[in-house]
Amino acid sequence: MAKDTARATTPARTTRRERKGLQQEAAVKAAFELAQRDGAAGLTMRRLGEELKVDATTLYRLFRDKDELLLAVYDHATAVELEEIGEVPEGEHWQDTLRRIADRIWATAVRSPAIAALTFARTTGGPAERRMVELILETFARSGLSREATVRYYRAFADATLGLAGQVAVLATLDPEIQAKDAASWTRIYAHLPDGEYPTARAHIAELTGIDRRTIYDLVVEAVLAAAERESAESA
Amino acid sequence: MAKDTARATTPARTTRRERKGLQQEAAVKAAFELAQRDGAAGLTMRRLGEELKVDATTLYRLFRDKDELLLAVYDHATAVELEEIGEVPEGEHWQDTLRRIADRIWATAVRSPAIAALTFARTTGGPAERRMVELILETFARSGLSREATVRYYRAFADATLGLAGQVAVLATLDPEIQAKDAASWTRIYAHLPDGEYPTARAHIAELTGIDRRTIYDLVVEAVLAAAERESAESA
DNA sequence: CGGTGTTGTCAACGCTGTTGACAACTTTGT
DNA sequence: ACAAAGTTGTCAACAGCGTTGACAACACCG
Repeated sequence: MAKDTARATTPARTTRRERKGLQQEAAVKAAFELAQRDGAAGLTMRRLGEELKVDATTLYRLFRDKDELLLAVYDHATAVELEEIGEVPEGEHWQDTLRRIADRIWATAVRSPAIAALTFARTTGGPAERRMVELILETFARSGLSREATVRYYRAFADATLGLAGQVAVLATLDPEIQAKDAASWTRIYAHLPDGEYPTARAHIAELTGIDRRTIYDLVVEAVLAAAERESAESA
Repeated sequence: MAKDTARATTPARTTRRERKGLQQEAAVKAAFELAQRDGAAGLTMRRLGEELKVDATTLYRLFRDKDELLLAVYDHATAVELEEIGEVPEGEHWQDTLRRIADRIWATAVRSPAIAALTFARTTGGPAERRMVELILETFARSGLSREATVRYYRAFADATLGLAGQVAVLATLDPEIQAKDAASWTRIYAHLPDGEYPTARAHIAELTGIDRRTIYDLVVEAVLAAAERESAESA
């Protein structure tokens, strides 16, 4: 560690650090795939070690603890997300850019629920996260909002999307049995209740069972975008 | 179990079931306080048993598994929440009712982060949850929205508030050290970066560090309420 | 009073993240 | 080129977790 800042960075040393870097990347990728295949509960240090044909404790040479590994995995997922979003086309309306971003955030949560569930409330501090923040901020800034309002809506957008996507991700990591129970809760609970106790709920059973989470997600995103647009128009 | 539906419910039997019911309540209350005191990680079956001066495995006579216990605890927290919300005053505007509800949901997440974090994406199926659903649905129905739209906005409101409150709850359950790191991430990361790489983020550092989560929460809630109001006005 | 079902205890299983000692090997300094 | 220093990996082990099954003590029913 101390030698990192030493004056002579020999080529040999560089080689070593590159080797270590590569191993870190390999571990992150393996962890990503393991979590995707076996779920959040399946991602344990011992199983990851097995996957890499390495003793589990060796991983502690690459990451301080499991948390650090998870954050690295999440940043990797964000990098994939960014690649899918791609370049912002010339002249694209800022709201459409944000809609595309929201769509990819949702897709990541659905595709990799294990990782999303474990880190949706966290800050990875990794490079991919930084680029994502830059992209969203930049997009809101295009709307003509003040600096203060830009930040306010950036956070509202980011927290709302991550929070809602996190919910569906957490749910997806639970036992399939529990998921089924959760999905059927409306009919299970309200359909067989005395009429007088929960009249409003009973009156809306059909609608309650018919709605899906993605619709809700889009509605909240649109609500935030509409609020941003209105505030932008007011200040103009 | 089979005797529940038997014809003769003897008084003795009732006494026994009441005793068991009382113990369940006591366990839930103790778990609630334990989680509040020692955090989510501190709520283990063994420690809860210790608290109740009972062997840990005895708890499995009252709850199928830890998950069932947690859901009961969460429903208890919701019951407290409902009590704080109290009666809806005659003539209160539906938006103000929802603002009060959102405020109490936030307060619960801040006050009992451990429980909120563990179950924010779940359905407890308990009585308190049912009453909460009824209350929110009823309130949105007052706005004049269609049945379909009422349900749509009910879910948007519930999912958004629980999702955002869940984030802050999850964060609060982590090590204080990590929390501090997370809170300081803006200054830590962006302040010491080459100017060209993340220009928008750098330009907004002051605003990024100044904002707080409650402001974001209120902004999203207001955005959803405004959307509901607009849709209600359109259909009228 | 004997049979039956409930309540609580105990030991144990398999799993987790994590630590520290120790060996094998690479790179560095002289 | 050779010893010193540092890195990488293995192994055994620890403390803790949720959970199960066998068994004793007790309360209640007929």
